[in-house]
Amino acid sequence: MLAMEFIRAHPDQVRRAAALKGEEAPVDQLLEVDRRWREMTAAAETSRAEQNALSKQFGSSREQTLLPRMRELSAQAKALIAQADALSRERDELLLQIPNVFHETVPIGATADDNVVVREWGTQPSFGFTVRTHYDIGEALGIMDFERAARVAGSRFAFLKGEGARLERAMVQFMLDLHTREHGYTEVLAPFLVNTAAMFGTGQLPKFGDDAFRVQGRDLWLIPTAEVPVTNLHREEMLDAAQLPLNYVAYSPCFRSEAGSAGKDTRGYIRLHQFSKVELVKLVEPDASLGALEELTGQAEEVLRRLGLHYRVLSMCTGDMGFGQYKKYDLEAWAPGLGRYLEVSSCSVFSDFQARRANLRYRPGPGESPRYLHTLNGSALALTRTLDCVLETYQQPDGSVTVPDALRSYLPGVDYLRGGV
RNA sequence: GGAAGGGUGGCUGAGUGGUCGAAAGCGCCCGCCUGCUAAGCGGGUAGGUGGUCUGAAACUGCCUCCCGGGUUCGAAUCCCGGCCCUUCCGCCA
Repeated sequence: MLAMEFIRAHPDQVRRAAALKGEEAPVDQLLEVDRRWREMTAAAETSRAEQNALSKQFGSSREQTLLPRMRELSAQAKALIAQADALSRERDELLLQIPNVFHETVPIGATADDNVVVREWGTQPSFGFTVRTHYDIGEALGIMDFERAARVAGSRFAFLKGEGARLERAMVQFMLDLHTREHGYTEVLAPFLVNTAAMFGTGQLPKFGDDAFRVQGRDLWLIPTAEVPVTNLHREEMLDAAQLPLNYVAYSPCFRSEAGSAGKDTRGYIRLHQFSKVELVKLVEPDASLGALEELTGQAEEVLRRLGLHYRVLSMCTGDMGFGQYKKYDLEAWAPGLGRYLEVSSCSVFSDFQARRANLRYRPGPGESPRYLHTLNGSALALTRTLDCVLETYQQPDGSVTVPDALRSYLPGVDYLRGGV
Protein backbone atom coordinates (compact mmCIF):
# COMPACT_ATOMS: atom_id res chain seq x y z
CA MET A 1 0.00 0.00 0.00
CA LEU A 2 0.97 3.59 -0.28
CA ALA A 3 1.95 5.70 2.70
CA MET A 4 -0.95 7.83 3.93
CA GLU A 5 1.51 10.67 4.15
CA PHE A 6 2.29 10.31 0.46
CA ILE A 7 -1.36 10.30 -0.53
CA ARG A 8 -2.01 13.41 1.51
CA ALA A 9 0.88 15.19 -0.16
CA HIS A 10 0.26 13.94 -3.72
CA PRO A 11 -3.44 13.18 -4.12
CA ASP A 12 -3.44 14.17 -7.79
CA GLN A 13 -0.62 11.82 -8.65
CA VAL A 14 -2.44 9.01 -6.90
CA ARG A 15 -5.73 9.78 -8.67
CA ARG A 16 -4.00 9.95 -12.04
CA ALA A 17 -2.11 6.71 -11.49
CA ALA A 18 -5.30 4.89 -10.50
CA ALA A 19 -7.17 6.25 -13.50
CA LEU A 20 -4.42 5.27 -15.92
CA LYS A 21 -4.24 1.81 -14.40
CA GLY A 22 -7.98 1.50 -14.83
CA GLU A 23 -8.56 1.05 -11.10
CA GLU A 24 -11.27 2.51 -8.96
CA ALA A 25 -9.49 4.32 -6.17
CA PRO A 26 -11.48 5.96 -3.40
CA VAL A 27 -8.94 8.73 -2.93
CA ASP A 28 -11.37 11.48 -1.95
CA GLN A 29 -13.22 9.25 0.44
CA LEU A 30 -9.91 8.18 1.93
CA LEU A 31 -8.71 11.75 2.41
CA GLU A 32 -11.98 12.65 4.09
CA VAL A 33 -11.90 9.65 6.42
CA ASP A 34 -8.28 10.38 7.19
CA ARG A 35 -9.11 13.98 8.04
CA ARG A 36 -11.89 12.89 10.37
CA TRP A 37 -9.65 10.24 11.89
CA ARG A 38 -7.00 12.81 12.71
CA GLU A 39 -9.60 15.11 14.20
CA MET A 40 -11.09 12.38 16.34
CA THR A 41 -7.66 11.12 17.31
CA ALA A 42 -6.64 14.54 18.53
CA ALA A 43 -9.73 14.74 20.72
CA ALA A 44 -9.25 11.24 22.07
CA GLU A 45 -5.61 11.85 22.81
CA THR A 46 -6.26 15.07 24.65
CA SER A 47 -8.62 13.22 26.90
CA ARG A 48 -6.22 10.32 27.33
CA ALA A 49 -3.37 12.67 28.08
CA GLU A 50 -5.23 14.25 30.96
CA GLN A 51 -6.23 10.86 32.24
CA ASN A 52 -2.65 9.62 32.08
CA ALA A 53 -1.38 12.65 33.95
CA LEU A 54 -3.92 12.17 36.74
CA SER A 55 -3.21 8.46 36.81
CA LYS A 56 0.46 9.10 37.32
CA GLN A 57 -0.32 11.54 40.09
CA PHE A 58 -2.62 9.03 41.72
CA GLY A 59 0.03 6.35 41.52
CA SER A 60 2.24 8.20 43.95
CA SER A 61 -0.25 10.17 46.03
CA ARG A 62 -3.26 7.84 46.26
CA GLU A 63 -5.31 10.97 46.56
CA GLN A 64 -8.83 9.53 46.66
CA THR A 65 -10.50 12.76 45.58
CA LEU A 66 -9.01 12.28 42.11
CA LEU A 67 -11.01 9.14 41.46
CA PRO A 68 -14.31 10.61 40.28
CA ARG A 69 -12.62 12.76 37.66
CA MET A 70 -10.48 9.79 36.59
CA ARG A 71 -13.51 7.60 36.09
CA GLU A 72 -15.13 10.31 34.06
CA LEU A 73 -12.06 10.80 31.86
CA SER A 74 -11.70 7.07 31.42
CA ALA A 75 -15.20 6.72 30.07
CA GLN A 76 -14.85 9.74 27.85
CA ALA A 77 -11.52 8.62 26.42
CA LYS A 78 -12.87 5.14 25.77
CA ALA A 79 -15.76 6.51 23.78
CA LEU A 80 -13.60 8.83 21.73
CA ILE A 81 -11.00 6.15 21.07
CA ALA A 82 -13.69 3.76 19.91
CA GLN A 83 -14.83 6.34 17.38
CA ALA A 84 -11.26 7.01 16.28
CA ASP A 85 -10.63 3.27 15.93
CA ALA A 86 -13.66 2.86 13.73
CA LEU A 87 -12.40 5.63 11.49
CA SER A 88 -8.95 4.17 11.45
CA ARG A 89 -10.27 0.79 10.35
CA GLU A 90 -12.30 2.48 7.65
CA ARG A 91 -9.21 4.37 6.55
CA ASP A 92 -7.09 1.22 6.40
CA GLU A 93 -9.68 -0.58 4.32
CA LEU A 94 -9.72 2.28 1.86
CA LEU A 95 -5.96 2.48 1.88
CA LEU A 96 -5.72 -1.15 0.81
CA GLN A 97 -7.83 -0.29 -2.23
CA ILE A 98 -5.48 2.38 -3.53
CA PRO A 99 -3.24 1.04 -6.29
CA ASN A 100 0.44 1.82 -6.47
CA VAL A 101 1.69 4.72 -8.55
CA PHE A 102 3.98 3.93 -11.47
CA HIS A 103 7.41 4.95 -12.67
CA GLU A 104 7.75 7.74 -15.21
CA THR A 105 9.18 5.38 -17.83
CA VAL A 106 6.01 3.28 -17.91
CA PRO A 107 4.11 3.79 -21.18
CA ILE A 108 0.70 5.38 -20.81
CA GLY A 109 -2.04 3.26 -22.28
CA ALA A 110 -5.27 1.41 -21.70
CA THR A 111 -4.90 -2.04 -23.24
CA ALA A 112 -2.35 -4.61 -24.28
CA ASP A 113 -2.09 -2.80 -27.62
CA ASP A 114 -0.36 0.05 -25.84
CA ASN A 115 2.44 -2.10 -24.49
CA VAL A 116 5.80 -1.26 -26.00
CA VAL A 117 8.16 -3.84 -27.44
CA VAL A 118 11.53 -2.89 -26.01
CA ARG A 119 13.60 -5.66 -27.61
CA GLU A 120 13.42 -8.95 -29.47
CA TRP A 121 15.76 -11.91 -29.51
CA GLY A 122 16.08 -14.39 -32.35
CA THR A 123 13.61 -14.77 -35.16
CA GLN A 124 10.53 -16.80 -35.86
CA PRO A 125 11.77 -20.16 -37.11
CA SER A 126 10.53 -21.42 -40.45
CA PHE A 127 9.57 -25.02 -41.14
CA GLY A 128 9.51 -27.00 -44.34
CA PHE A 129 6.33 -28.70 -43.25
CA THR A 130 2.99 -27.91 -41.72
CA VAL A 131 3.62 -26.97 -38.11
CA ARG A 132 1.54 -28.41 -35.37
CA THR A 133 0.42 -27.08 -32.02
CA HIS A 134 1.92 -28.34 -28.78
CA TYR A 135 -1.33 -30.07 -27.87
CA ASP A 136 -1.45 -31.93 -31.15
CA ILE A 137 2.16 -32.92 -30.72
CA GLY A 138 1.71 -33.76 -27.05
CA GLU A 139 -1.42 -35.84 -27.51
CA ALA A 140 0.01 -37.64 -30.54
CA LEU A 141 3.10 -38.58 -28.57
CA GLY A 142 0.98 -39.55 -25.62
CA ILE A 143 2.82 -37.20 -23.28
CA MET A 144 -0.05 -34.77 -22.70
CA ASP A 145 -3.53 -35.84 -21.68
CA PHE A 146 -6.35 -33.35 -21.25
CA GLU A 147 -9.30 -35.69 -21.55
CA ARG A 148 -8.43 -37.87 -18.62
CA ALA A 149 -7.46 -34.80 -16.58
CA ALA A 150 -10.92 -33.41 -17.19
CA ARG A 151 -12.42 -36.58 -15.82
CA VAL A 152 -10.22 -36.52 -12.75
CA ALA A 153 -10.17 -32.81 -11.96
CA GLY A 154 -12.14 -30.90 -14.57
CA SER A 155 -11.32 -28.55 -17.38
CA ARG A 156 -8.12 -26.54 -17.27
CA PHE A 157 -6.11 -29.41 -15.87
CA ALA A 158 -3.64 -31.68 -17.59
CA PHE A 159 -1.67 -34.84 -17.12
CA LEU A 160 1.87 -34.98 -18.40
CA LYS A 161 3.10 -38.51 -18.92
CA GLY A 162 6.36 -40.25 -19.64
CA GLU A 163 8.72 -38.00 -21.57
CA GLY A 164 6.33 -35.08 -21.07
CA ALA A 165 6.52 -35.28 -17.31
CA ARG A 166 10.26 -35.79 -17.49
CA LEU A 167 10.64 -32.83 -19.82
CA GLU A 168 8.88 -30.51 -17.43
CA ARG A 169 10.93 -31.78 -14.51
CA ALA A 170 14.10 -31.35 -16.55
CA MET A 171 13.15 -27.78 -17.40
CA VAL A 172 12.46 -26.95 -13.76
CA GLN A 173 15.82 -28.30 -12.77
CA PHE A 174 17.59 -26.52 -15.62
CA MET A 175 16.08 -23.20 -14.54
CA LEU A 176 16.84 -23.69 -10.86
CA ASP A 177 20.43 -24.63 -11.64
CA LEU A 178 20.89 -21.63 -13.92
CA HIS A 179 19.62 -19.17 -11.33
CA THR A 180 21.41 -20.67 -8.36
CA ARG A 181 24.75 -21.44 -10.03
CA GLU A 182 25.09 -18.53 -12.41
CA HIS A 183 22.80 -15.78 -11.18
CA GLY A 184 23.47 -16.02 -7.47
CA TYR A 185 20.00 -16.93 -6.21
CA THR A 186 19.25 -18.95 -3.11
CA GLU A 187 16.86 -21.79 -3.74
CA VAL A 188 13.73 -21.92 -1.61
CA LEU A 189 11.09 -24.59 -1.38
CA ALA A 190 8.17 -22.70 0.08
CA PRO A 191 4.77 -23.59 1.52
CA PHE A 192 2.19 -24.06 -1.23
CA LEU A 193 -0.53 -22.92 1.14
CA VAL A 194 -0.43 -19.55 2.87
CA ASN A 195 -2.58 -17.62 5.30
CA THR A 196 -4.68 -14.55 4.66
CA ALA A 197 -2.07 -12.18 6.04
CA ALA A 198 0.45 -13.34 3.47
CA MET A 199 -2.08 -12.86 0.68
CA PHE A 200 -2.62 -9.29 1.88
CA GLY A 201 1.11 -8.79 2.06
CA THR A 202 1.70 -9.29 -1.63
CA GLY A 203 -1.57 -7.66 -2.65
CA GLN A 204 -3.69 -10.61 -3.84
CA LEU A 205 -6.11 -9.53 -1.14
CA PRO A 206 -8.38 -7.77 -0.55
CA LYS A 207 -9.22 -7.14 -4.20
CA PHE A 208 -8.36 -10.34 -6.02
CA GLY A 209 -9.52 -13.12 -3.77
CA ASP A 210 -11.73 -14.53 -6.53
CA ASP A 211 -8.65 -15.44 -8.52
CA ALA A 212 -7.37 -17.77 -5.83
CA PHE A 213 -8.49 -21.08 -4.35
CA ARG A 214 -9.24 -21.15 -0.67
CA VAL A 215 -9.17 -24.12 1.63
CA GLN A 216 -12.53 -24.70 3.18
CA GLY A 217 -12.78 -24.20 6.91
CA ARG A 218 -9.18 -23.08 7.33
CA ASP A 219 -7.35 -19.80 7.02
CA LEU A 220 -5.37 -21.11 4.07
CA TRP A 221 -5.12 -20.31 0.39
CA LEU A 222 -3.44 -22.24 -2.40
CA ILE A 223 -0.67 -20.03 -3.66
CA PRO A 224 -1.32 -18.43 -7.05
CA THR A 225 2.45 -17.96 -7.34
CA ALA A 226 5.53 -18.57 -5.21
CA GLU A 227 5.79 -14.79 -5.05
CA VAL A 228 3.36 -14.93 -2.13
CA PRO A 229 5.25 -17.17 0.32
CA VAL A 230 8.70 -16.03 -0.78
CA THR A 231 8.06 -12.28 -0.70
CA ASN A 232 6.52 -12.81 2.73
CA LEU A 233 9.51 -14.87 3.87
CA HIS A 234 10.95 -12.00 5.90
CA ARG A 235 7.70 -10.38 6.97
CA GLU A 236 7.77 -8.57 10.32
CA GLU A 237 11.56 -8.68 10.29
CA MET A 238 14.23 -6.04 10.62
CA LEU A 239 17.00 -6.86 8.16
CA ASP A 240 20.51 -5.44 8.06
CA ALA A 241 21.62 -3.48 5.02
CA ALA A 242 24.57 -5.85 4.78
CA GLN A 243 22.19 -8.75 4.05
CA LEU A 244 20.79 -7.03 0.99
CA PRO A 245 19.98 -7.67 -1.70
CA LEU A 246 18.26 -10.99 -1.00
CA ASN A 247 17.77 -13.11 -4.10
CA TYR A 248 15.50 -16.14 -3.96
CA VAL A 249 14.46 -18.62 -6.58
CA ALA A 250 11.59 -20.97 -5.91
CA TYR A 251 9.90 -23.69 -7.85
CA SER A 252 6.24 -24.19 -7.05
CA PRO A 253 2.98 -25.24 -8.51
CA CYS A 254 0.63 -22.27 -8.92
CA PHE A 255 -3.11 -22.47 -8.45
CA ARG A 256 -5.47 -20.02 -10.09
CA SER A 257 -9.20 -20.04 -10.42
CA GLU A 258 -9.07 -18.13 -13.72
CA ALA A 259 -12.37 -16.62 -12.68
CA GLY A 260 -12.40 -13.90 -15.28
CA SER A 261 -11.10 -15.84 -18.24
CA ALA A 262 -13.99 -18.03 -19.29
CA GLY A 263 -13.58 -19.16 -22.87
CA LYS A 264 -10.03 -17.86 -23.11
CA ASP A 265 -7.19 -20.22 -24.01
CA THR A 266 -9.37 -23.21 -23.37
CA ARG A 267 -7.31 -25.46 -25.61
CA GLY A 268 -3.89 -26.70 -24.78
CA TYR A 269 -1.37 -26.39 -22.04
CA ILE A 270 -1.71 -22.64 -21.71
CA ARG A 271 -4.11 -21.49 -19.04
CA LEU A 272 -4.61 -24.07 -16.35
CA HIS A 273 -5.87 -24.09 -12.78
CA GLN A 274 -2.52 -25.55 -11.82
CA PHE A 275 0.81 -24.93 -13.45
CA SER A 276 4.47 -25.12 -12.52
CA LYS A 277 6.63 -22.08 -12.30
CA VAL A 278 10.13 -21.08 -11.29
CA GLU A 279 9.94 -17.70 -9.64
CA LEU A 280 12.61 -15.13 -8.85
CA VAL A 281 12.15 -12.80 -5.89
CA LYS A 282 14.44 -9.96 -4.93
CA LEU A 283 14.37 -7.85 -1.77
CA VAL A 284 16.52 -4.77 -2.29
CA GLU A 285 17.26 -1.30 -0.99
CA PRO A 286 15.04 1.38 -2.52
CA ASP A 287 17.74 2.99 -4.63
CA ALA A 288 18.58 -0.34 -6.21
CA SER A 289 15.14 -1.42 -7.27
CA LEU A 290 14.93 -0.13 -10.84
CA GLY A 291 18.35 -1.52 -11.68
CA ALA A 292 17.31 -4.78 -10.07
CA LEU A 293 14.29 -4.98 -12.36
CA GLU A 294 16.54 -4.80 -15.43
CA GLU A 295 18.81 -7.44 -13.93
CA LEU A 296 15.96 -9.75 -13.02
CA THR A 297 14.36 -9.40 -16.45
CA GLY A 298 17.68 -10.21 -18.10
CA GLN A 299 18.01 -13.32 -15.96
CA ALA A 300 14.58 -14.51 -17.00
CA GLU A 301 15.47 -13.83 -20.63
CA GLU A 302 18.59 -15.91 -20.25
CA VAL A 303 16.43 -18.99 -19.80
CA LEU A 304 14.80 -18.38 -23.16
CA ARG A 305 18.12 -17.71 -24.87
CA ARG A 306 19.61 -20.94 -23.53
CA LEU A 307 16.55 -22.80 -24.74
CA GLY A 308 16.90 -21.13 -28.11
CA LEU A 309 13.37 -19.74 -28.13
CA HIS A 310 12.55 -16.58 -30.03
CA TYR A 311 11.06 -13.98 -27.71
CA ARG A 312 10.32 -10.32 -27.20
CA VAL A 313 10.25 -8.07 -24.15
CA LEU A 314 7.34 -5.73 -23.58
CA SER A 315 7.20 -2.78 -21.30
CA MET A 316 3.71 -2.99 -19.93
CA CYS A 317 1.54 0.10 -20.19
CA THR A 318 -0.32 1.58 -17.26
CA GLY A 319 -3.61 -0.08 -18.17
CA ASP A 320 -2.06 -3.54 -18.44
CA MET A 321 -0.13 -3.30 -15.20
CA GLY A 322 -1.09 -4.81 -11.90
CA PHE A 323 -2.53 -3.14 -8.86
CA GLY A 324 0.67 -3.01 -6.86
CA GLN A 325 3.21 -2.83 -9.64
CA TYR A 326 5.47 0.16 -10.14
CA LYS A 327 6.90 -1.06 -13.43
CA LYS A 328 6.57 -4.32 -15.31
CA TYR A 329 8.08 -6.19 -18.23
CA ASP A 330 6.46 -9.19 -19.86
CA LEU A 331 8.43 -11.80 -21.74
CA GLU A 332 6.63 -13.37 -24.64
CA ALA A 333 8.03 -16.42 -26.35
CA TRP A 334 7.09 -17.44 -29.87
CA ALA A 335 4.91 -20.52 -30.28
CA PRO A 336 5.18 -21.47 -33.95
CA GLY A 337 2.34 -23.96 -33.88
CA LEU A 338 -0.10 -21.53 -32.33
CA GLY A 339 1.37 -18.78 -34.47
CA ARG A 340 1.45 -16.32 -31.64
CA TYR A 341 3.50 -15.15 -28.71
CA LEU A 342 2.81 -16.64 -25.31
CA GLU A 343 3.42 -14.75 -22.10
CA VAL A 344 5.98 -16.83 -20.25
CA SER A 345 7.12 -14.29 -17.71
CA SER A 346 6.14 -11.16 -15.92
CA CYS A 347 8.87 -9.22 -14.15
CA SER A 348 7.80 -6.49 -11.78
CA VAL A 349 9.04 -4.04 -9.26
CA PHE A 350 6.63 -2.96 -6.54
CA SER A 351 8.61 -0.17 -4.89
CA ASP A 352 7.68 -0.34 -1.19
CA PHE A 353 4.04 -1.23 -1.88
CA GLN A 354 4.29 -4.86 -0.78
CA ALA A 355 6.95 -4.15 1.83
CA ARG A 356 4.59 -1.81 3.62
CA ARG A 357 1.85 -4.44 3.69
CA ALA A 358 4.13 -7.25 4.76
CA ASN A 359 6.22 -5.08 7.05
CA LEU A 360 9.52 -5.84 5.36
CA ARG A 361 12.06 -3.46 6.79
CA TYR A 362 15.79 -2.99 7.08
CA ARG A 363 18.13 -0.67 8.91
CA PRO A 364 20.17 1.29 6.35
CA GLY A 365 23.07 1.79 8.74
CA PRO A 366 23.93 1.59 12.42
CA GLY A 367 21.87 4.07 14.39
CA GLU A 368 19.65 4.92 11.43
CA SER A 369 15.90 4.58 11.29
CA PRO A 370 14.31 1.58 9.63
CA ARG A 371 13.14 1.81 6.02
CA TYR A 372 10.90 -0.34 3.90
CA LEU A 373 12.54 -2.59 1.36
CA HIS A 374 11.63 -2.69 -2.27
CA THR A 375 10.35 -5.98 -3.62
CA LEU A 376 10.60 -7.51 -7.08
CA ASN A 377 9.56 -10.74 -8.63
CA GLY A 378 9.48 -12.40 -12.00
CA SER A 379 8.74 -15.76 -13.51
CA ALA A 380 11.81 -17.47 -14.87
CA LEU A 381 9.86 -19.09 -16.22
CA ALA A 382 6.30 -20.39 -16.30
CA LEU A 383 6.67 -24.01 -17.25
CA THR A 384 3.49 -24.71 -19.15
CA ARG A 385 3.91 -22.16 -21.87
CA THR A 386 7.67 -22.43 -22.09
CA LEU A 387 7.24 -26.15 -22.54
CA ASP A 388 4.69 -25.45 -25.29
CA CYS A 389 7.19 -23.24 -27.09
CA VAL A 390 9.87 -25.92 -26.83
CA LEU A 391 7.57 -28.55 -28.32
CA GLU A 392 6.43 -26.29 -31.12
CA THR A 393 9.85 -24.82 -31.90
CA TYR A 394 11.73 -28.12 -31.90
CA GLN A 395 9.13 -30.26 -33.64
CA GLN A 396 10.26 -32.49 -36.49
CA PRO A 397 8.40 -33.56 -39.64
CA ASP A 398 7.96 -37.06 -38.25
CA GLY A 399 6.16 -35.78 -35.16
CA SER A 400 9.07 -36.18 -32.79
CA VAL A 401 10.66 -33.28 -30.94
CA THR A 402 14.35 -32.51 -30.64
CA VAL A 403 15.52 -31.88 -27.10
CA PRO A 404 17.24 -28.47 -26.88
CA ASP A 405 20.94 -28.64 -26.07
CA ALA A 406 20.48 -26.88 -22.76
CA LEU A 407 18.23 -29.70 -21.55
CA ARG A 408 20.24 -32.67 -22.80
CA SER A 409 22.10 -33.21 -19.54
CA TYR A 410 18.78 -33.19 -17.68
CA LEU A 411 17.25 -35.84 -19.94
CA PRO A 412 20.04 -38.37 -20.17
CA GLY A 413 19.68 -40.67 -23.14
CA VAL A 414 16.83 -38.71 -24.69
CA ASP A 415 17.79 -36.60 -27.69
CA TYR A 416 14.35 -36.76 -29.26
CA LEU A 417 10.96 -37.05 -27.67
CA ARG A 418 9.17 -39.89 -29.43
CA GLY A 419 6.59 -40.73 -26.85
CA GLY A 420 8.68 -42.98 -24.68
CA VAL A 421 8.36 -43.41 -20.96
C1' G B 1 -5.19 -34.83 19.05
C1' G B 2 -3.73 -34.89 24.88
C1' A B 3 -0.40 -32.65 28.83
C1' A B 4 3.02 -28.93 30.50
C1' G B 5 5.87 -24.58 29.70
C1' G B 6 6.65 -20.23 26.89
C1' G B 7 6.04 -15.67 23.21
C1' U B 8 9.18 -8.62 26.14
C1' G B 9 13.33 -3.73 22.07
C1' G B 10 18.33 -5.06 16.47
C1' C B 11 19.71 -9.58 19.82
C1' U B 12 19.90 -12.19 24.81
C1' G B 13 17.03 -11.63 28.96
C1' A B 14 14.71 -9.34 33.89
C1' G B 15 10.13 -7.67 35.20
C1' U B 16 3.03 -10.43 38.65
C1' G B 17 -1.37 -4.05 39.17
C1' G B 18 0.73 2.55 39.34
C1' U B 19 6.88 6.46 39.67
C1' C B 20 7.67 0.68 33.43
C1' G B 21 8.34 1.90 26.87
C1' A B 22 10.45 -1.53 30.25
C1' A B 23 16.53 -3.62 34.54
C1' A B 24 20.96 -5.81 32.94
C1' G B 25 24.04 -7.54 29.12
C1' C B 26 25.32 -7.76 23.83
C1' G B 27 25.43 -4.92 19.44
C1' C B 28 25.63 -0.03 17.50
C1' C B 29 26.70 5.56 17.79
C1' C B 30 29.38 9.87 20.09
C1' G B 31 33.25 11.41 23.29
C1' C B 32 37.54 10.47 26.65
C1' C B 33 41.85 7.68 27.46
C1' U B 34 45.86 4.54 25.75
C1' G B 35 51.69 6.48 20.61
C1' C B 36 49.16 1.93 16.32
C1' U B 37 41.23 -1.88 14.52
C1' A B 38 41.88 -4.40 21.85
C1' A B 39 40.75 -3.30 26.82
C1' G B 40 38.94 0.64 30.03
C1' C B 41 35.80 5.15 31.25
C1' G B 42 31.44 8.49 30.32
C1' G B 43 27.09 9.38 27.56
C1' G B 44 23.54 7.97 23.90
C1' U B 45 20.57 4.22 21.26
C1' A B 46 12.83 0.79 20.09
C1' G B 47 8.94 1.28 16.54
C1' G B 48 4.44 3.47 14.79
C1' U B 49 1.34 7.59 14.31
C1' G B 50 -0.47 12.69 15.20
C1' G B 51 0.44 18.07 16.63
C1' U B 52 3.37 22.82 16.76
C1' C B 53 6.48 24.52 12.30
C1' U B 54 6.95 27.01 5.25
C1' G B 55 10.40 22.89 5.84
C1' A B 56 14.39 20.66 8.48
C1' A B 57 15.84 20.44 13.28
C1' A B 58 13.72 20.63 17.85
C1' C B 59 9.81 20.09 21.15
C1' U B 60 5.45 17.53 22.28
C1' G B 61 0.76 14.04 22.57
C1' C B 62 -0.93 9.18 21.86
C1' C B 63 -0.29 3.97 20.77
C1' U B 64 2.69 -0.48 20.89
C1' C B 65 5.83 -5.90 25.74
C1' C B 66 2.43 -12.27 19.89
C1' C B 67 -2.99 -11.04 18.23
C1' G B 68 -8.15 -9.95 19.77
C1' G B 69 -11.52 -9.13 23.73
C1' G B 70 -12.42 -8.30 29.20
C1' U B 71 -11.63 -6.55 34.53
C1' U B 72 -9.73 -1.73 36.63
C1' C B 73 -9.28 5.12 37.72
C1' G B 74 -4.76 2.44 35.97
C1' A B 75 -2.45 -3.91 32.68
C1' A B 76 3.94 -6.34 30.05
C1' U B 77 1.75 -8.01 34.80
C1' C B 78 -5.00 -10.44 36.29
C1' C B 79 -9.22 -13.10 33.27
C1' C B 80 -11.24 -15.21 28.42
C1' G B 81 -10.44 -16.57 23.21
C1' G B 82 -6.97 -17.22 19.15
C1' C B 83 -2.19 -17.92 16.77
C1' C B 84 2.75 -19.53 17.17
C1' C B 85 7.09 -21.95 19.61
C1' U B 86 9.40 -25.76 22.96
C1' U B 87 9.15 -30.51 25.59
C1' C B 88 6.58 -35.17 26.59
C1' C B 89 2.70 -38.60 24.85
C1' G B 90 -0.37 -40.25 20.76
C1' C B 91 -0.80 -40.49 15.42
C1' C B 92 1.45 -40.41 10.82
C1' A B 93 4.88 -39.85 5.60
